[in-house]
Amino acid sequence: MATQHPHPRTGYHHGDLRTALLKAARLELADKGVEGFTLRGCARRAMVSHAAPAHHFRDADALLTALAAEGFRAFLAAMQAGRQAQAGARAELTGAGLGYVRFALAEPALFQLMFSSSRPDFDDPDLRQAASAAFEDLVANVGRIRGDNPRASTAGLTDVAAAWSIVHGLAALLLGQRMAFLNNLPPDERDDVLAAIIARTFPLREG
Amino acid sequence: MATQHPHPRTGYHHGDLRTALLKAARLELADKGVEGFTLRGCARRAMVSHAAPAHHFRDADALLTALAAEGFRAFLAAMQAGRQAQAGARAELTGAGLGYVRFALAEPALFQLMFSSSRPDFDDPDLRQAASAAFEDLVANVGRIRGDNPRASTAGLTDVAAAWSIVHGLAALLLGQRMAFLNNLPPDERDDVLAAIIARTFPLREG
DNA sequence: TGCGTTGTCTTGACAGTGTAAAACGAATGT
DNA sequence: ACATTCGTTTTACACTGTCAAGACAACGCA
Repeated sequence: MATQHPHPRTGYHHGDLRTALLKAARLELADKGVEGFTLRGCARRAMVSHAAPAHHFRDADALLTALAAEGFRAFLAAMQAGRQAQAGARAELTGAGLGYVRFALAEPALFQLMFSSSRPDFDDPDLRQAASAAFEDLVANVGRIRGDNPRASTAGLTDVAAAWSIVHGLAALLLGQRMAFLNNLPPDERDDVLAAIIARTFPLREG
Repeated sequence: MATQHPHPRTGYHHGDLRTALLKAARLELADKGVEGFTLRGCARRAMVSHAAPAHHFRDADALLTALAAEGFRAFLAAMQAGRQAQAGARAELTGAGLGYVRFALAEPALFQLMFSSSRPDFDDPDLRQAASAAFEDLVANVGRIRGDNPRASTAGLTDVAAAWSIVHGLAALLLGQRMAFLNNLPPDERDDVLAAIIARTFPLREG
C-alpha cells in the first residue's frame, strides 16, 4: 500500500482530530482555494484516512461551515485591530475598514468562503453567531459616528449599508485583481487611497 | 453549412452544438450555482454524450470562460439600460449602478462566476475584452460627472474606485442575503435607498 | 460516382471526489 | 476479564473531469 500508515505511535490520532482537521482545512483552503478544496485533501494533510473526518463533521460543507465561523472571528479581530490603531469616530471607522480589507487580502480564500460561497451553512448557530458579531461591530462603529443607534432609523441603516458596501466592494474587487491601479500601489500608499475612499461614506455631515 | 435547419433528425445531433452547450450551461449555472455546475450536466441538458463538449471547449473552465464573457456583455447592457433611463451625469451614474445591482440580483450565479470565481480564464481575449468594455462604461460615467478623463489623475481613479466599490459591495452583500433590511424592502423602495447610497460616492462636489 | 480526409459525436476507461456501511482496534466501564 | 463504545480504517458506490479509441457524417476531390 502506497499510503503510509498515518500515525507514528500509539493510541488514537492526536486525541483531538477535530481541531487537527480544522487546521488542515485552513491550509487546504489557503492553497487550493474554495473551488479546489477537497475533504480528502484535508484528511491527507491530517494524515488520517479519507473517511475519518465523517466522525467529526457531518460532511464537507460542515467542515467549511466551521472554518467560516473561525474566519469570522479572525475577521472581527482584524477589524478591531484596525479600529484600535486610530482615535476618533471617523478615523476608527476607516481603521476598521482597513482591517476589513487587509483581512481579505491576507486570507483571500477564507474571505471568499465567508462571503461568496454557498457551501457554509449560515443556519449553523456557531457560524451565525460569529457572522453577527462581526456585523455588530460594524454597526457600533457607525453608531459612534452618528451618535445614535443606527438600527433605529432608515437613515442609520442606510449609513451602515453604505459603509459596509464600500468596504466590501473594495475588498472584493481588490481580490479579483480587477482594479489594477489599486492593486499595484505600494501598500502604504494604497492604504491612504483606501482610507480616502472609505471616508467618503460619511460626507462631512457632522463632526 | 449544409444543415442550417433547426432540427435535422439525421446527421449530426446539432447543427451548432457549441451554442447549444452555451445555452445549456447558462441553465445549468442558474440552477446548480457555480459550485454545483457540472460539465456532464451541461452535456445532458444538450442531450449529447458526456465527452461531446470537449470538441468545442477545451475543458469545463473554458466553457465557464465563454459563459462569463457572455455575462459581461449582458452586464454592460444592463448598466447602459439603467443609465439611459436617467438624465444628467449624476442620475446616469446612479442609474447605471442600479443596473449593476439589478443584474446581480437577476443572475446571481452568473454574477458570482464573473466576479468571485477563479474558474474563468481572464487571459482569454474574448472574456478580457468583454470585461474591459464593462469597465470602460463605468469610467465613462464617472468621467461625465468629473468632466475629464478619470484616468488622468489619482483623484479620478479614486472616484472610479469609490463608485465601483460601493456598487459592487451592495450587489455582493445583497446576493449573500446578509443585509436583511435591504433584502426585505419592496423593490421600488429598495431602489430609492440604493440610489441614495450610490449617490454618496460623489459628495456634492459639483452639480 | 467513389474514396480519403476531416470534423463531430459516442463509447469506454481512469483517477479522483464525497459519502455511506461495515470491519477493526483502541479505550473505557464494570 | 469482558463487553461496550468510540475513533478510525477499509470497502464500496455513484458521480465528476478528462483522455483515448472508435463510429460515422460531411466535405473535397478524383
